[in-house]
Amino acid sequence: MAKKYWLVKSEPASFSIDDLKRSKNQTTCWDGVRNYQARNFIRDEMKKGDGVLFYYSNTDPNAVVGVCEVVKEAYPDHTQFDPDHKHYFPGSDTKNPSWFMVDIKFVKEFKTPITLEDIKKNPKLKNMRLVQKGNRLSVMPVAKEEWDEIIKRADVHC
DNA sequence: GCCAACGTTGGC
DNA sequence: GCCAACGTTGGC
Repeated sequence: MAKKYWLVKSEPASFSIDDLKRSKNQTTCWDGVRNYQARNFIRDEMKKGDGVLFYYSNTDPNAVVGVCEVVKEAYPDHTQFDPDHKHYFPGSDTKNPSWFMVDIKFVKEFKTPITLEDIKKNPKLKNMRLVQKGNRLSVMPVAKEEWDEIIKRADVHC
């Protein structure tokens, strides 16, 4: 199976790439995804070893700031069962969970983040789902060509 | 802080 | 099953 590529969004105020670096084993569970399209990607398509771009939204500047890797494939997101948790989802059944998460591990932080502006200006990247109108997915696939272009621009090797 | 775009909910 | 209302996302 060929390696796939993804982009995940996070607001640095809630979870930054530094938080990821500081996490145990530099790994975190990507919980709280409550969108069915994103859920399907997580549950059905994200595989161990897949590459993940770490993107900052709702900040200045918005940018891809680094790279991580899927280290654990989909398993139930425990926060959906916890009534005290922000991401509690009433009606979720432990036997048949609605929501899933993967674990991702820090790989690299870009010396030069690839900003949203860079992506919009670059003809090779302008078709990314990220910059398509109205896109609100917090987990989305990235084409290999787009991945390669971003890695090249960020001047790192993965 | 504003607002457009979108997903979800709930009344009918 | 439709659709208006509402909440959230996320760029600006």
